[in-house]
Amino acid sequence: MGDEVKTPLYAEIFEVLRDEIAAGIFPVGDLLPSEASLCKRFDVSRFTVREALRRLQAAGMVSRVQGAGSRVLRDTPSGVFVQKYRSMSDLTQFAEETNLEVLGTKNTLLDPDLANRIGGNAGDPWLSIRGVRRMPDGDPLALVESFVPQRFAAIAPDLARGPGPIYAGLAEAAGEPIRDVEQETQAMPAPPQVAQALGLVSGAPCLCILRRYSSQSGTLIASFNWHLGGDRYIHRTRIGLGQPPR
Amino acid sequence: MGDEVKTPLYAEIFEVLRDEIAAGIFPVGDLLPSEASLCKRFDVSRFTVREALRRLQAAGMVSRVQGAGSRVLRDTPSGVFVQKYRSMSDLTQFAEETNLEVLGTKNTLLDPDLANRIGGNAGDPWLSIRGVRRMPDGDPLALVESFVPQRFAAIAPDLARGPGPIYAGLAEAAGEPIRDVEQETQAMPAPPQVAQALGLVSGAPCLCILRRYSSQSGTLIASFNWHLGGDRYIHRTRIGLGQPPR
DNA sequence: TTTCAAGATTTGTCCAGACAAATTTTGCTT
DNA sequence: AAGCAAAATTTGTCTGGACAAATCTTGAAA
Repeated sequence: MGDEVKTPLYAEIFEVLRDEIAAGIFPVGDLLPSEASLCKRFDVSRFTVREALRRLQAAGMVSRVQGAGSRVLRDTPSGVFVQKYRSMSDLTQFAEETNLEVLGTKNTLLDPDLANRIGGNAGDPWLSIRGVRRMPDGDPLALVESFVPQRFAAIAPDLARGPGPIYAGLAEAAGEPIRDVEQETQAMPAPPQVAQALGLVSGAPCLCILRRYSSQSGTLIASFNWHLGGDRYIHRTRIGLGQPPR
Repeated sequence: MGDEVKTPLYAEIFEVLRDEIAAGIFPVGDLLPSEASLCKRFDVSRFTVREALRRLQAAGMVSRVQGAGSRVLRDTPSGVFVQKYRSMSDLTQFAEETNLEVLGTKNTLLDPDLANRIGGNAGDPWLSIRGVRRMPDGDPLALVESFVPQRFAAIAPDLARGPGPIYAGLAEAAGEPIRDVEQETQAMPAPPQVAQALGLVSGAPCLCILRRYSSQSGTLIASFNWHLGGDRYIHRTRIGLGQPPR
């Protein structure tokens, strides 16, 4: 019964060309066929072909020069980076552009291991929220875990909305401004749980981001744990000025 | 007369909307006018408006949702990205992991144009060092130009080693600590010189990084100009902590 | 052989229109 | 007031065509 996701034509063409480039049918350094001939081959309008080529270009696989043609720059999408989400404020945007599917919430006592990881006191009552962030098209992007003290449970719904809105909410709930945000980033093979949630193959690279919000008095207010997978990654935002590098 | 640079319509519209967003005419969080009304306002086809909106979206300023409209996410474009080397400390690592092939050194008087670009005084005697940074396997990665006052010529060999080691050397030569490091990043098609040095094809994206070191008293100590190409990028290092995102 | 101009090729810009798909609004019904 | 279905709105996909601008190719002239 139906329910199939309809793929745009340009997306199909993009995939065909991407795979053919990967297979070496169009070697790196060579020109792709012209737009006109691709139109004939796929029997579509130039708009559709250009849309596909534009995506190949966005993936860093193809360079397009007026008058010269489209040249193959590399045979795989230039994954890893971040094309879109780069800095902390981008993370806010990330939260706004994606949807959270809440998998569950849990009241727990902070176990020593986690307490150590997020810098809280073991045994304190904390609240845990787990969910999957999806692109508007349903593509899973990240597995997110939020940790806050249970006394902040009232703003739990806001927590689900991401780092932007919660920022003010956290400060308000804590009764003082947020003084510091720390972030640790680590690349690792996707843990089974993450791989399953994000549809990754076992062993696929995944990016783990741990983020801590502290109040003015140094109290830990919240901790977020992101696991990002697939070909969309995020980088660490760091301060580098004023201190000579070693 | 003549010699004018023709700007595409969508580029003009992009700039108008970008500036209006920056000016707060379309506040962050609000919807932009619909494509149809923008068509009327600028008296262009929907294609042209969509092309402009697409660029606003690519700049991270606007989110577009089918059926809902285009929403303003931020009032300034967000910068460039990253693949391997990301922060200032990564640049140090970059310098340590790569070899510099010195192409030449030159004593020059700071010409007005360059003086303006790097913030020095025109006519001062400066030293210029050009070279290619290569990966251990010989793969060319970046074309680097270093500029320092000739009174620092003694540490020129160190300059060739990259930003890490020179940091201390510069401070020592200047007789006072380095107070500030400024960095400007720009993505551009590789200039011929750069393309040739790095073995890039015409039209390949290249990243231009201009870095200025200033002493405590505000004197410019050194300026470095990097052109990075191929599939290895660097992004602008920014400070994002302490201020709650809006 | 070299140089240069004309032509051919290829991508960039732009239009007008059509329908599809998603969301929001409206208004009726309960 | 609340729920729900229809209508209106808005962006997404796609066609066909036209001309401009940049690059490459060809061939004649020097």
